[in-house]
Parts: sequence; C-alpha cells; structure tokens
Amino acid sequence: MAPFDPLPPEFYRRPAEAVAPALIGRYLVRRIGGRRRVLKIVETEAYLGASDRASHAWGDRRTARTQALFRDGGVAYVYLIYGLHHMLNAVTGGADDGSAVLLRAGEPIAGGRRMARARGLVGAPAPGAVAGGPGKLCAALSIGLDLNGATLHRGPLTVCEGEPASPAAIEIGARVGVDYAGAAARWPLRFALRDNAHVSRPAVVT
DNA sequence: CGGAAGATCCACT
DNA sequence: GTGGATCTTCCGA
Repeated sequence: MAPFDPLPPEFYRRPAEAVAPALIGRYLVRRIGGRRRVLKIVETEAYLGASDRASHAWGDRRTARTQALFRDGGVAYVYLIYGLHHMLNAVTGGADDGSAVLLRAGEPIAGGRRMARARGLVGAPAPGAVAGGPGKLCAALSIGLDLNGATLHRGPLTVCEGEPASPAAIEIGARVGVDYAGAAARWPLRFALRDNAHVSRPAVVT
C-alpha cells in the first residue's frame, strides 16, 4: 500500500483498543475545494462503548447526538463540546457497538499553512500549536458537524495508510480529561507516538 | 423545566 | 495554576 491509499472499512471493524494504536502514524487527509490538508495521527484514545463510563455510549445510551457512534465501524463521529470545540472520532467495531477512537493530535504533513490559518495562527507555529489536541485538530482541518457520520475511506475526509508505527514506538497511558469516569479513567487506552512534539501533552506513566 | 457538567483551549496571574 | 467562553445533553424535580 502507498501512504495515501485509504484504509478499508474492515480496518475499523475490530475492538477500539486494537484500532487506536493501529491508527498511530496514519495520514488523516482532508479535502477542501481541491486542496489537501494532511495530518499524521500521533495520538489517539479508545472508547469502549456501553461498559465504559467515559464513553458517550455508556450504559447503551442513545441520543440524537450519538447516533453515528452506534453505526458500523468506518465512519466519523463528530460532536461539539463546551459549546465551542469539535471532536473527531473514528467509529470502530460493528453496528450497535458504540465504540470509537478519538483522534487527539496530529503532525502537519501537507497544507500546513492553511491549517495554521484555520487555527487563527500567525507566523511559524510552534510544535503542537496546529493540531496538538482534539479541538485543535478539528479546527486545523475545518471539521464540523457536517462530517458527522461521513465514511472514512472516501470523500472529503479519509484515513490513509501513512507510516504505521511499530508497537515499540507507541507509548500507552491513561486517557485525558475523564477523571469523572471512576476506574475507567485509569484504563490504559491512550496511545501516542513516543517523543513526538505534536502530542497534546506528556504521557502519564502508569 | 432548571441546573450542572462536559473526551477543550486560551489568556491571564 | 485558574477561570471564562459557550451550548448541547442529561438527569432530577
């Protein structure tokens, strides 16, 4: 496979905790008006579904917002948080699973200038400033609710082969920002490319 | 029907 | 390190 070949839907149809590390190093490709913005995925988090208190699918809760989350793996689940930031997930597993992988950070590969501009930055951005965080990542790629439910193997937003990371290059830790989730807050479901400057924050060693 | 909290980010102290 | 922005969702009354 070449770096810009999209990953097939089957890639996502397995447990989120398997898909999350497999997404590290992949290229997230956003097409807007014939132009391309590309981020290499450097940080992900798995959300397991109904049994995971940190997940929107906790307790098999289904709402208008979480509809896409319960679809068959391979589509995007986008939602708004704090009234101003969008979050991008790749839905995993099968239909009604409610599992997904949050894309938390990316390293600019192409279209960096446009991404920085979409983030409201001027001048040369510091590492992590463009897409070092889930809200920043969505802003850099101009991802909004219009992409909720979109397929990830074709169309304006795709995940491509990229440069898959070896297990040794991936650091594992606890998820960020889910302290309310009890024991689930400490589950080792955060995956990051080791020593990468674009990761949203230093890994917490468990 | 009201209130609280959220898978965040930024500016300010 | 702390707090404000800003709005959808959820739960309890």
